[in-house]
Amino acid sequence: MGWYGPLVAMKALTSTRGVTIYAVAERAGVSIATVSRALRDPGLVAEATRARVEAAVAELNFMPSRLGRSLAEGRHAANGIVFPDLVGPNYAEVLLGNEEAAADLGRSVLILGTRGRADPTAQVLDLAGRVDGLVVMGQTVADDVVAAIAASGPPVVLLARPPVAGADTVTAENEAAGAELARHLLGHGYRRFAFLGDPAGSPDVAGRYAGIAGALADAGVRPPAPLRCAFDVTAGHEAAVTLLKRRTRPQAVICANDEVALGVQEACADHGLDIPTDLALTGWDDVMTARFVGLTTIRQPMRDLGATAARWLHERINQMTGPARTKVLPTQLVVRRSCGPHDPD
Amino acid sequence: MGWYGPLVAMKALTSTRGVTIYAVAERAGVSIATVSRALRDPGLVAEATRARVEAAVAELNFMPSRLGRSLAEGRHAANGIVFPDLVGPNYAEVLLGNEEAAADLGRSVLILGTRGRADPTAQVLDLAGRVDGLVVMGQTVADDVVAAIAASGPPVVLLARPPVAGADTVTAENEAAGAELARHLLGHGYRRFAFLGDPAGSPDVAGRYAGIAGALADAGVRPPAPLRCAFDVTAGHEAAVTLLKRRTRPQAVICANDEVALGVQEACADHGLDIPTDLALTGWDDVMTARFVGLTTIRQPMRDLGATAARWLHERINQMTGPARTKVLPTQLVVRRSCGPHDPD
DNA sequence: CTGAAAGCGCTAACAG
DNA sequence: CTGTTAGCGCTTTCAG
Repeated sequence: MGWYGPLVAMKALTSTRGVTIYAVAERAGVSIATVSRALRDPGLVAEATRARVEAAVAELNFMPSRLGRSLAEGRHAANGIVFPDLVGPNYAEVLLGNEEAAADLGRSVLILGTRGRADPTAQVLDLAGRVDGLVVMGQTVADDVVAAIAASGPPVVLLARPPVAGADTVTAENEAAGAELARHLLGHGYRRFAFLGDPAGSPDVAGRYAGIAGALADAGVRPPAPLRCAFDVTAGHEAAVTLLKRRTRPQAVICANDEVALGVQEACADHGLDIPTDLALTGWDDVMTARFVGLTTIRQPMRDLGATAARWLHERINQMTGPARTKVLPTQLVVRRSCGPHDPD
Repeated sequence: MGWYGPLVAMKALTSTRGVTIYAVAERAGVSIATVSRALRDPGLVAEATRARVEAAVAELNFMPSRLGRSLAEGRHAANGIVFPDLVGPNYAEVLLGNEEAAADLGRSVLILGTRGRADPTAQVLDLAGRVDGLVVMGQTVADDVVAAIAASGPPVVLLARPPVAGADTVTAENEAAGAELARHLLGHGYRRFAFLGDPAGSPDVAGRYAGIAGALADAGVRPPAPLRCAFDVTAGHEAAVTLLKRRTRPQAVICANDEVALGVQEACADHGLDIPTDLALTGWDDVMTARFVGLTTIRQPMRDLGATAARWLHERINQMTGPARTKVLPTQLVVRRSCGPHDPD
């Protein structure tokens, strides 16, 4: 849809702006309606007529205007995706997964980062006016904004964010994975834990912490209070310095994401502490670095998150109705050496 | 532009689709032209009238249609960016830098990945029809397509790709950096080198290889023939296996990017070879992992590349004329332990 | 099977 | 200062 085969595609390479459907119609000696039909559904037009139109199109290198078409059709053939500040290397995967799936469905993708911008709300609303569907990732805009768009604007799919009325939601498993991670660490025999990250700052972290705390409590171990810190290496490093000053050192440090864990690792190196001998360490996300430094972590299906959002949006755009859906994609515990020695089995 | 202050922004949260400028005009008892003026340039309208219009806008929660506006204005208020397959973690930075700068200039960004898609040409041409300017990164589409778009479509800025007539070009320094890297390795005393990567597959790699080969030749060292391989860890690993089978082992392995180097590192570990004792190793890009494994590499200003492209595009869109420009952004040699011992100074 | 004509929603002369 | 009136480029009834 929107394209007319390789031949025309190549000819269009030398096209000139401003060739309208009127020019084509005149050249072919037909009405614009016929040109439109010939292009949109060749079956509606007599063989001979179609040939004349195609010839005219080729000679004039006509390319229909998206704007004209969209205005007439009332749709943009595009989706939007709003992503938060925490666009670490892995979050870009969500974008790519989304774009790929959207492209397969014939839609373009408009991106909007909210990296410390003045008024995300205004920008998101503007974006909502340019698309047929919107993916909102994380805490980029307030719930009421999301609800309003979902109610009277394009359909919305939420990603890595708690559900909001009227919008579908896709997330990665956090709580269960946190519990599994905690149980794994308990299996190592650790009983004194630390948690680095801010549950209040992100629903993802809140879920992870909840799962961890729950599993620890179930095992009769008192969950550590979170040591709040931002989402990057520096923050992890600083938090670790604070942590290591305490009277009793934890046996295992669970971090909200890999970058924080890497910061901790740095700090430990500075203090001459060995991982995992002196301290067990875990992250979250399975960024590439985790593999190379042997960091135990949780792998998330980033690409799938983006792709699922694109597909769900497509369904909603195509009139699918029904109550808001929710999907939790499975994550995977990736055990490496940072959490302690394992029997090779 | 396109937004009318926080008050209206918040009211719009409960807006309903389909409120047109006609409804507002009727409600305010004025013509649509007056509504348009009041919104676009309040100075053109009498104080009292403006108040009435604003009231109507607020009550109806009117939000002008981008499509209608764009069609009338003849512009999209959006840019596009086409990026290649090699979207490693760092390439996403280009996207983000571009989006950020574009947003500052009041334009949205449409993305298009060409990850092994059937017909990039068609998709790129389609994209060209949706934007006021286009960033084309790497070898995503043929030169003639770029030239054609630049000639009769929106302005084009090329990123990390050799210049094409009619389009501005922004790249990161490759050749000089390659030469600097080679000289650094020569300074370590190495004389037998290997190069992993495919100069024919990417202009970036070609530049890097050229710089390296030149510097080696200048030093009377015969440049190694490239051992061609793809851009990822697996390819690097496999290439290294091949390399290590050779009669004489190189003293230093220069890789086209960090991921390839990491693959080499893995292979060396498998073979019980220590880096840098048994083999010196370098990458390119300075991905996060490079820092944590101590890989000597070249850092590129990814964000700047994207931002510069956005700004240049904006200038061209705003009627700036003149011959195609070219800019080469500086890169930086980042020396770490993988290339051999250095005196602490 | 094809043409005429009415929009889609907004901007921008052109008159008052 | 404000209203009228053309479009912007295309899709889509409605007739024929």
